[in-house]
Formats: sequence, structure tokens, C-alpha cells
Amino acid sequence: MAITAASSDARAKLLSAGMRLIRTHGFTATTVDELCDDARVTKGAFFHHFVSKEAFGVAAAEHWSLTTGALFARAQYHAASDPLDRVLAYIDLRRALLRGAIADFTCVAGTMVQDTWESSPAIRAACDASISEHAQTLEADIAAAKRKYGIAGAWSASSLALHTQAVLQGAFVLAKAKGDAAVAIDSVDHLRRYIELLFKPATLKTGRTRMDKGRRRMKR
Amino acid sequence: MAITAASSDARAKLLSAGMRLIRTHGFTATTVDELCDDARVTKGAFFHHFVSKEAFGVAAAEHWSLTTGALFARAQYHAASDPLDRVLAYIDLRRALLRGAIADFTCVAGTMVQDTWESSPAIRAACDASISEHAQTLEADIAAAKRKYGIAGAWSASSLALHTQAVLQGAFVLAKAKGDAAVAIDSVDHLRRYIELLFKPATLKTGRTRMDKGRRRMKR
DNA sequence: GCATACATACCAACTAGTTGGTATGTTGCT
DNA sequence: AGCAACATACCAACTAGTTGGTATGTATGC
Repeated sequence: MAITAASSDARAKLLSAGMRLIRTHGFTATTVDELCDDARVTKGAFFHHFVSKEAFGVAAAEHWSLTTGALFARAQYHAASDPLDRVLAYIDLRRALLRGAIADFTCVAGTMVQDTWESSPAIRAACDASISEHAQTLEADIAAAKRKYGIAGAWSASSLALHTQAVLQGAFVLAKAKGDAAVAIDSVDHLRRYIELLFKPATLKTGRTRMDKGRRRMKR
Repeated sequence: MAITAASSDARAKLLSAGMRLIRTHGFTATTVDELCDDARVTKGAFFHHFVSKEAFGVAAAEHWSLTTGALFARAQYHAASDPLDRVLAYIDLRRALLRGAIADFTCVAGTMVQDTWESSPAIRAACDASISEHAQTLEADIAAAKRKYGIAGAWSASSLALHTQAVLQGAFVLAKAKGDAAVAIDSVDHLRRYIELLFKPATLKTGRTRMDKGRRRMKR
């Protein structure tokens, strides 16, 4: 797929418009016309770059994976030497991102999978890959923390990594229902507290005190 | 809204069809024709009972609230004398319900709000009411448990009640993405462990041992 | 004789996708 | 260098089918 000089301005603009529109209306409710209007591109250009609306959906999930993957890869939370600190710093970053309009912080893959999981196996798989691969970037740090602090709970690093994503996805749903990010922030705070508690006995032995570090506003 | 003698067989059939269809396709992707076909009712009947598709959505959220409200009201988890036991029994019930087809255990309100929160304030509000009122039925037990065990965490009973709903909603999203309920069960297990840990110091003082009670399969 | 609970037939607007075209490269041969 | 052959990126207008919604009719019970 040699990328030529002006390799499709239109494709990039459509994907960018897709991120916005899918997050606000979901995938099914986002029409091809709407996508084209928003991207200031014609329908011909749309079907030149994507053989169908479904193919666009798959490309949108992959685009989401790439852009968010790059964002998190270059974030500073990897800097901490302690693996548990890296996990907690990730949670703090996710909490800090819950700002501005709801459509600006919610997850394209999570939103899209809700109205496509039954009708489009291809989109479902692409969304699953996006979410699961992102979770996997956490898994190594969680596993390292378990090893370092000798935690032998009945839970696996991978299940905890996926749980963080479940909490975030659920927090987005509640934020949409309430039209307010506050409830999502509260939920992420509960998630942070959970991880602190999971590692608390071990870190106390080691003489660490991390509790309430990074804690901010707690409403109600 | 006086309920007349044979108060609309059609209305009930449409709402029942709506529960199924909204859970599988979402609200926007569910068409009025599909609803009518599934309920074996004509379009005339649909618009006789609901002034618009949006009004049907609001009615669907209210119907969901009523039916699930009744289900949980008559469940036995209220029986335990200890409030913490009641909260954990609720979690166990939610875990036990994660069986069969995905569309059979997911939440109508949570699914519907995802593709309507931006376009329909009325449906958004109805879904919020459904989720928030359900969370409130947990709040009293959580508050009682906090009081009984003298827990003074930086979290409120209401925020924890909403957090349980966020975890469940997120678990549904991941289950849809993976096409498998296992990931949702794992997440609910993490939620149960969190609540156990929140109350652990206090219950140990009191001589309770609840840990790992009710624990079942833990995959991976 | 009049309201309620439907049924049938229909419509204007919108839907994803198609068609046939153009403008601008890029490549390979001489 | 120069030109034919082809590829890419796009566009405007169209189509076949679907959408939520309506207009009008009818059957039944009080």
C-alpha cells in the first residue's frame, strides 16, 4: 500500500469526522451523508476509499486504536520505576482525561460495538481488538506489580486489566445517561481505591505509603 | 393513565418486542416496522399507542424500570439481616444472571442511552431514571453497612451504588465486544472483591469471616 | 352513537450504494 | 526528453429500497 504524495486527504478527513460522529450518535445512527458533509467530501470519495459503510466502521476502529495507542504510548505514566506506580498513574491519567464535553472523552470502540456487535462480526472483532489490545498494555505492569509485592490473589493480571476497561466503559455509559462526567470520575476513583486495596497489605510491609496520593476532589 | 379492561394487548406486545430488539440492535437501529412485525401488530396500532418512536423509547425505558424493579424487589437477597450481606447477595445475584445469550442479560436502559443521549433528552432522562433509581435501591443497604461497621472512607454510599451499575454496564459492553459473558463475570468478581476489601478491616474486628464465601469459578 | 382499538394503504424524506465521468499523477518504453 | 498506458483520487447525479409518520377506514363494546 505505497503511500503516495497526497495520499488521500479525504480518507483522513472521513476517519476524523467518524471519530466525532460515532461518539455522539453511535455507528448505525451516523449516516454516510452526514460523514461526508462533516468531512467536506463527496459520497463518491467515501465509496472510493471504503467499499461499504461496514468497512468504514472497521477502519474507524483501527484508526481509533492507532491514535489512542500512540497517545498512551507517549504518555509519561510509564516513567515510574515501580510497576504499581505505573498502573496507578495510568488510572490517574484516565481520570484526568474525563474533562470537557462527553463526546470528547468517550470511547469510539466501546460506543460502536454497542450497536454493531450483533449485526457486524467484522466491526465487533475490530472493536474487541481495540479494547483488548489497549488492556494488554496494562497487563505487563499489573503482572510485574503482582510479582514484586508477592500478591497471590485469585485474580489474574489480564482480568484486572480488562476490569479497568469495563469500569471506564461503564463510567462512560453513566456519564451519557446523566449528561455529566462527575459520575464517571467517581467510578474511576473507586477503581483506583480497589487497586490500592488489592496491593495494600504488601506495600505496607515494604514500608510504602501510597494511599491518597493523587487523590483529588471527592463529591457528595 | 387509567388502565382499561383489556388495556391494549398491542401496547404490551410492542413493549415486549422492544425489550428484545433494543437489546440486540440498540434503539436507533430498531425500526418501527421491525417492532410491529415482531409484535405481530400493524403500524396503525403502533402509532395509536405511541405518538412517535421517541415516545415509544421513553415508554420502553419506563417499562424496563417497572419489570426489573419488580424482579429485584421480590428477590431473596433482601432477606439477610446484615446489610453488608445484602449488598454482597445483590452482587451474587447480578453475577448469577450473566447466563445464556448476551441479549438476554444486558440492560435496555444502558443500551438505549448510548445512541440517544445526544439526540433525545426525553429518552436520556428516562434511561438515567431507570439506572439511578435501581442504584438507589442499593444505597440504603450500603449506608447501613457503613454505619454498622463504622466505615468512614472518602466515598459515599450513593457513589458506590452508582459504581456497581457502572461496572455492570461496562461488563455488558465488554461481553458484547467479546461475544462472551465470561469477561463480564470476571468483572463482577472484581467488584465483589472490592466491596469485601472496603469492609474487610471492620468485619475482621467484629470477628466476621466472609471472604471467599460465595466465590465460584475464577477463570484464567 | 360515540369512543377505543385497531387495520390498510400510502407518502415524503432519507438511506446506502452506483454510475459515468474528470483531473492529476506515475510508470515504462523509446 | 517525451509520450502512451495506467492508476489514483475524487465528483455530481442518480437509484432502489427503507424510514418514521399519516390519512382514512372498520369492528367492537358501552
